[in-house]
Amino acid sequence: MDMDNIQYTLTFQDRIDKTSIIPAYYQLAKILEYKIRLADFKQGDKLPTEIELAEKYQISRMTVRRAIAELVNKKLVTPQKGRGTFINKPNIDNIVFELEGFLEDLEKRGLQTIFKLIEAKAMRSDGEDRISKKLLLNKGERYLYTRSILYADDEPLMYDVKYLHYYKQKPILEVSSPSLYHFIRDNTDKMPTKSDRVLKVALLTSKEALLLNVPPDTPAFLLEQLFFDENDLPIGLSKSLYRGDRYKLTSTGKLLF
Amino acid sequence: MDMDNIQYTLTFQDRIDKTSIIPAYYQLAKILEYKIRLADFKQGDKLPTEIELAEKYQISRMTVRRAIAELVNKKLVTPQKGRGTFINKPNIDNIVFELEGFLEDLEKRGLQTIFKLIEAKAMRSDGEDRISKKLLLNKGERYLYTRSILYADDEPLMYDVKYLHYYKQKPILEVSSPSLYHFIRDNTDKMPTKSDRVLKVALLTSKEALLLNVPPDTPAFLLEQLFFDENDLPIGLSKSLYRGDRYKLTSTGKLLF
DNA sequence: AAGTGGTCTAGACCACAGT
DNA sequence: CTGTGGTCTAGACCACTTC
Repeated sequence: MDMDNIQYTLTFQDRIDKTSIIPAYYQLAKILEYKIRLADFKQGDKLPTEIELAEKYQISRMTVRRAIAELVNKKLVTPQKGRGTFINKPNIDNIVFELEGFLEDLEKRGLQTIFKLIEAKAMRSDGEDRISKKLLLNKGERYLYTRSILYADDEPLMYDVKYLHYYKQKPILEVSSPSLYHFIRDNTDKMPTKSDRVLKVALLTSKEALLLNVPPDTPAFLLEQLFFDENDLPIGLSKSLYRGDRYKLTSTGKLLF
Repeated sequence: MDMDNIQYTLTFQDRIDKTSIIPAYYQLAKILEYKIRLADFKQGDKLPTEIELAEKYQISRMTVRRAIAELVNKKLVTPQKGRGTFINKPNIDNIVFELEGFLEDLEKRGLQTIFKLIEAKAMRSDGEDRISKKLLLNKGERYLYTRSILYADDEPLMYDVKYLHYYKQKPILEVSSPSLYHFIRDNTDKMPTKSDRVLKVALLTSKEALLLNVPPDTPAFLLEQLFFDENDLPIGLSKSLYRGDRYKLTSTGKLLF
């Protein structure tokens, strides 16, 4: 890519203003970002080398690296040791949703949230069922089965079923937080460090609808999680049904391309 | 937080091995990460200052900063100019879903995907309707209305309605890619740079179910997007219905807490 | 005034890729 | 061997917060 021949309508200063309050690394990051955009997203091209950029813009190589780090964070480029820094392919359709603040959000609105355990029992694996296979349980090994509901001011919002490895010889702890992390840590010997998650849509069964106090066949988010310990061994899994009329995932952000 | 008195079962080297192949900044990042974890997630505490860390671990301040940058990326800490670097509150329930590869995924499976425009017309705003308000259209201004369906090997997967600012005096371009970015760029004068997105669950109406070739009342993902230009002015909005029986969002990753 | 994080430099050595 | 990005240093100055 010839970085010196930009001839699009959108113009910008192709130099670093060292007197500006705006940091040099940020200025350079913006310059490079524009150049990448204006070149109409030619993927596979290489950025000029760090030393070239440092010389051209009269800044140190470390500052150039800081600028490139910004682009790496935005996934615009990928540096490769010994080869160069390559421009990535556009990824507009890659949308990131954050399933956060489910509780915070509710609490901000002044609602009291309670996570109520409605059933908890130790089970013995027969070694054949789907749960045993997913959790790698042998016949006769125990596991914990729990069902819980998340309430906000007495209104049920989420229904949750968990299956967990269970070795501790103590009673199941009362659950006040829906944080699976703490639940697992307190009720098993394991420390969860990784999880796979799948988010689907589902129709509530009549039983589930009853628990969530909505009409049958209401749509819901179904979040299936599989938790692993530090050795990538499964610790437990959970299925959570979030009422579709009360939950949504939001996301906002810049479009990279 | 007293960083020198760690007395948990989990142990680790509380020093930098300068002979290791593992970079010093990475070693320090891991040390700090463990200390944050083991201190049982005390939010609000401050990390030792950069200079203290540099002296304690016998590395330069820049290397300390690189380590802290790792933690910032993981949202474990937040530095504040002039005050210190603060430990964030745990956020286990913050799950990131990437709505990516919808198409790539299909194409990998060898399916041919076609994005077919089934209707497109220019409309005039009456200045009163919901669309006009969301797009800030005055009475009489034109906008583009399109309906499309995404097929994979003749099977409909997604149904999509768009409303876009429309100033160009040229025919609506054929759409081969569902990339809203390119669609907007080619059919309006605007360059989309930001979008708000909301993901909900919905029941398909009988009409929608017919278009998607599924039984009525099938659940679906409803993705609502609102696109903005560089001045944060709305450019267009879209509603996309993804068949719940064919789509899911997946996510995998480390648990921070 | 003292302490903190934010930026920047000029140089060094390394590991890796391509020749 | 040369060129690339990756790491690291020792020091500098700045802006902001706190006292």
